[in-house]
Amino acid sequence: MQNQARIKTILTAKPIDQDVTLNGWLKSRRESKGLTFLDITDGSCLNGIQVIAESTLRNYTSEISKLTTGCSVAIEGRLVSSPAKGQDVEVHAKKISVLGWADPETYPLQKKRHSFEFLRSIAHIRGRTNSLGAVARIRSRLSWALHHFFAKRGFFQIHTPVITTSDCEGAGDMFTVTSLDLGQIPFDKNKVDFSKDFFGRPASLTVSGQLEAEAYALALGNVYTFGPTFRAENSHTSRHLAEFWMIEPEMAFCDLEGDMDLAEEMLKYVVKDCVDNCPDDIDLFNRFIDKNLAAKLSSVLENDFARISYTEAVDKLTQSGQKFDYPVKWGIDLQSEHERYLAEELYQRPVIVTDYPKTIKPFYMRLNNDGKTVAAMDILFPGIGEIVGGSQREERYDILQERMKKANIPLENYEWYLDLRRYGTVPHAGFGLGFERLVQFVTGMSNIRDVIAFPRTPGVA
RNA sequence: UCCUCGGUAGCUCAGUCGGUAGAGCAGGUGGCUGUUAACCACCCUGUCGGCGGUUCGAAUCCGUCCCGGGGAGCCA
Repeated sequence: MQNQARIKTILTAKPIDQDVTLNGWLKSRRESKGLTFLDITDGSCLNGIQVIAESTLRNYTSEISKLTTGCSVAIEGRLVSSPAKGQDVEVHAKKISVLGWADPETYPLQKKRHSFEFLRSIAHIRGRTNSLGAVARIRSRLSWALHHFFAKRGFFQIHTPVITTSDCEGAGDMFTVTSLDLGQIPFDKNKVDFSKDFFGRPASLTVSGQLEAEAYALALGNVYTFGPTFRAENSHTSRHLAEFWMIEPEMAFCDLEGDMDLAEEMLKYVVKDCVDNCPDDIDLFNRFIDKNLAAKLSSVLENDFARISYTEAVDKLTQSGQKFDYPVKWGIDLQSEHERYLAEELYQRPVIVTDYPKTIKPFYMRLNNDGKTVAAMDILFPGIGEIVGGSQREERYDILQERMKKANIPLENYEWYLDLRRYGTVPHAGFGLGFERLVQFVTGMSNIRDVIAFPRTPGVA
């Protein structure tokens, strides 16, 4: 058995009047006098292929007429032009083998639309639906395009650790990693004695690979990470996961301007790649999920991203005359409603907001000359909100140390990070891209739990 | 964690003023047709999320807990 005859290949090459073999799952079966129509998909593309089974086939009454949605089959036949409307070509079967039955009384998928909530409850099966299959193909293509983008620019991928002992990001609560027997936790003066734990100290799942990426940017120049990231935040929203994938480029000899340029180029490159290479899947989302999807995607491709400073953004928001639940004031973090107004109403395209007050951003962001703001940038997408967060990093040893002290960072755990400034420090910058949010944007899917195969959220793993 | 809306057949949902549960799809049987999430007829399907309360009587009203959607916070 070989898995080479994929439906996508057959539909592309269309070897009319030649023999083909294909394997797949039955989407729907229609019976007519003396023959049965089978719609077969194999996941290689959105479209299936129609197979004609005539009653002369050996197992016609014993098996073929009993096939139902979800059964798996292997088919040998001849590809012919279809005499009926609805498809160019179809397969006249010479042999149909049933590989696996799917009891229609219990098989959860039907020949109808299901709610995404229901499909979430059958995550192991939902990839067989049109929409979730298309999500998976687009996600794969976006991942490939990101790697391709960085490779073309001479970036090196760094595999940063998933288990970490640094907690400095302030990026939400972390999951503890331990090999201690939780029934018999060793205590030392009412505190857990982590010296008896596997790593001899508290360890957790990473919330970001940025600090480690910085180390290798200061060795290889341009690097990026692309891996799973974990937040133990009790978030119940359509934009948050406890386990998600993040892309974090980091560039030596680069300032905030270069950082923004790279982010904008990257987003345009991967969206264009997907639009060019997944037209059928994107069309599905444009028809059934978000009627404005095509327009939103081309607006990203055709326009420069708006770039404004935080201070300008605050001015625009206060002058807008809009009523906000949270009044805008210099010094506060922008709320979702503010970000939405900027991206969806004022500019109606992606917006990059820069130079936030230092008080609302982490210690590693580079202090600007005004002493009040840092060289940070957030990219806001219409409908998604923040998709990228980045900054130029503080490369000056004294200033960095000062900011770490003020943020109550235990310096002894970060001597290695300070070493990067002690020895051959250089200006450098980078950002983080939430991969699922990118997939959400390209597909128009409204819930982040539907753009990752097996979503992990509070109470669900 | 907070606000809000929901939980009724395998799925999607309706259910009036509190009077004892219904439609489409799926499934089963039969029919018909180069069919297109086929069509026609008949049949089957329920702990009305759990527990407690009010009432002669609760899917319906009240309390509480669980679960899900949407929004907020936090962030990517």
